[in-house]
Amino acid sequence: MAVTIRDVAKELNLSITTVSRALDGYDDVAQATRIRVRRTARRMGYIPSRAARNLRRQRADIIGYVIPARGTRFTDPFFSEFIAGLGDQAVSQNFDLLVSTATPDTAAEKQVYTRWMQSRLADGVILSRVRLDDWRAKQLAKNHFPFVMHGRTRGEPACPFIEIDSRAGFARLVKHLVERGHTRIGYIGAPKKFTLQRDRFAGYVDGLRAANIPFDEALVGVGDLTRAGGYHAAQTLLALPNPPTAILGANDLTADGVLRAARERGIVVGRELAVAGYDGTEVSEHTQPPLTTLKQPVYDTARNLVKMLIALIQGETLAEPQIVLQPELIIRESTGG
Amino acid sequence: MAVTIRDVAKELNLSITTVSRALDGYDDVAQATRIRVRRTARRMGYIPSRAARNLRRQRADIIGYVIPARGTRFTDPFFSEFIAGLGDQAVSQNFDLLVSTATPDTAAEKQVYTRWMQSRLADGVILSRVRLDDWRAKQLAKNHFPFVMHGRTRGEPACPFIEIDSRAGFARLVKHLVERGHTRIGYIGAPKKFTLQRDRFAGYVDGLRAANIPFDEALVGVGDLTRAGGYHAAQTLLALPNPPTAILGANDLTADGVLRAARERGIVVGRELAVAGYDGTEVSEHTQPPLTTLKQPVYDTARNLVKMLIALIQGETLAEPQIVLQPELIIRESTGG
DNA sequence: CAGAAATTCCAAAACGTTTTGGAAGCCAAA
DNA sequence: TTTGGCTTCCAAAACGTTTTGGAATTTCTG
Repeated sequence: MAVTIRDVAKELNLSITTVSRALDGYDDVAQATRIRVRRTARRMGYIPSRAARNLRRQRADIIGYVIPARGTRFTDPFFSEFIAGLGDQAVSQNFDLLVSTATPDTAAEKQVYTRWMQSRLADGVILSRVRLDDWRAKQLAKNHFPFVMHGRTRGEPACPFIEIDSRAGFARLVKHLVERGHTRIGYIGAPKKFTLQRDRFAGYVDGLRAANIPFDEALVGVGDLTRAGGYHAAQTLLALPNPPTAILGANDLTADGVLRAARERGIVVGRELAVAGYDGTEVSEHTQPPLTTLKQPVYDTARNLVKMLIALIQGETLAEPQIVLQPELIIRESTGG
Repeated sequence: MAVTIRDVAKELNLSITTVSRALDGYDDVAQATRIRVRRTARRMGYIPSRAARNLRRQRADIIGYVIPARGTRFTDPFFSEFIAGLGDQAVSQNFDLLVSTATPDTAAEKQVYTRWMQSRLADGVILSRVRLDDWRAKQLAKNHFPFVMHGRTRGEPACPFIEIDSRAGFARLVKHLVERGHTRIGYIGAPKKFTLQRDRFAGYVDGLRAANIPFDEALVGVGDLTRAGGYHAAQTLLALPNPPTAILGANDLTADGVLRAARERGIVVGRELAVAGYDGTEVSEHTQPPLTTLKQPVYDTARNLVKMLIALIQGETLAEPQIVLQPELIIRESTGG
């Protein structure tokens, strides 16, 4: 069928060894033969069999990423950007990207990870939407399987990650609103198990405290990082006898849900109600009105995570295994322009 | 390191052969041993090495998909839905999904496909955003590499695909607008090389003809299937001395760009201007106002494409190699409710 | 010029499966 | 008792690389 290294060797009257080493650029093969081999290999259209190479080298040159998706779509453009970053960086380092979808904390999710790990289909994985106690981190660490995380867990302190300091970000967001004159500021978060919820909520509380605004539990709603979640939580908040004048969403989708709830009640966002999100994905640019948000460098973070992961796979020790970045506050019309 | 089939065999005092065949459920191994093998394998946490299995079976159980992305993000939620479908179906048939991104018709794109094909990293690929003359289809067909397409090419008539009849769809869309009283209907398309442009534009023309509306070239803009493309093309159209009263976008993103252009000019969409899109992705639900659109079953189509592809990989002949589906017209406020 | 060192090549051993082509043992039929 | 057919198992041969541990050959060194 396909042309193998044996064919090339036969064509050149050389041994398989020499062909292999010539192609890999070892210097125990003469300059002249190296060139000859390279040329012939190219001419014959020889490309090494991945299966054979993987078997011999005990490496697949593949990294895996499981999209934490619920149903027929993963609506969050965060993932689109993230995947684009993963893929681009992987390719640039001659790796490939394996992708699957699974609902967090299900048997299906567990299966994907163990399968990839045990069968050595992938050499390492990238974790996102990290949970405070994340069995994935535990499991992978226990098996000495390379992985890096977007965000940190509470349990495994030694694991490499890149974290965006959303706590500081949300404090800044609250400050911004306070400066605009708001005192009743609501927050719609995510399920408690996610690290991001702990951080963003803490930042929200930090911000209130810094402004000497008493914390009011009634102004806190819980969403699920989707538009629908934000919409429903916002309905409750806006129906309060003394509703908030500003609402923070744990991410842009949540905030977009808030916008919809406001619109349905005839509330003009930007004037009567301030709304802000987090992520800085493209949704935030295209909502009506455009969303004030904290932009995190999704694409670049993804690329850097891959760099770190590949370094780990190659057995290197990371100079900076734990990186913390600051999000960028982007002020748009949804908080008054 | 990991537990191999040899370890299991040794533990049971059986041959490798028997263990292998027991696990694969062959009936030339006694019921009792089969159970014993299965139990021990599970207990020891044995999972076959993918590399070894791939090498021996000359199959990877992996399918590939290249996202036609431009830059740091692939903004079109179409791809999110599509990938979700591909992944889900693949997993359910014990396949995995390899994903990469590449700008259409670049050296990088070519490289990805040839690498996947030649090195047998993947057993087959899925093509989307098909071009009228698609070198990918030619190349893959020439090498007898299994593939299926979302949409058809002009060149290779025998290739399996699933097509959504967007031509009929756009004709229906025009009819809908005509019934609402529009006679000056614009169209913002995509680069000519894409099959979808040929079809959707043809549908637009069909619709005009059916309503006895003369075709006016000035009302046709060319976008690039992004919001920005739609936005710019719409600016031109809306600046005409006698601007259209309705604009069709080749997809939802294009239409969303039109909405923005209209908003900037103070035009109230739904009343002063009708706008419609295509795809029925979630953007169309969340624009302001919500978009009338032609919904195509992205998720299910993706799943079916994978089913077809895997059948091909397994050497079966497809009962229905070429499938044509009708999109569903969804009327929302952007064309008057 | 002998011996050492460098250069260039290669045979053979993995890597961990699946599959082929029997072999051994047992039972039933003749 | 022999023959043939089941049932249950296995040794060995792939699959196509990379890598190890030399073996030739040539060049340098004293």
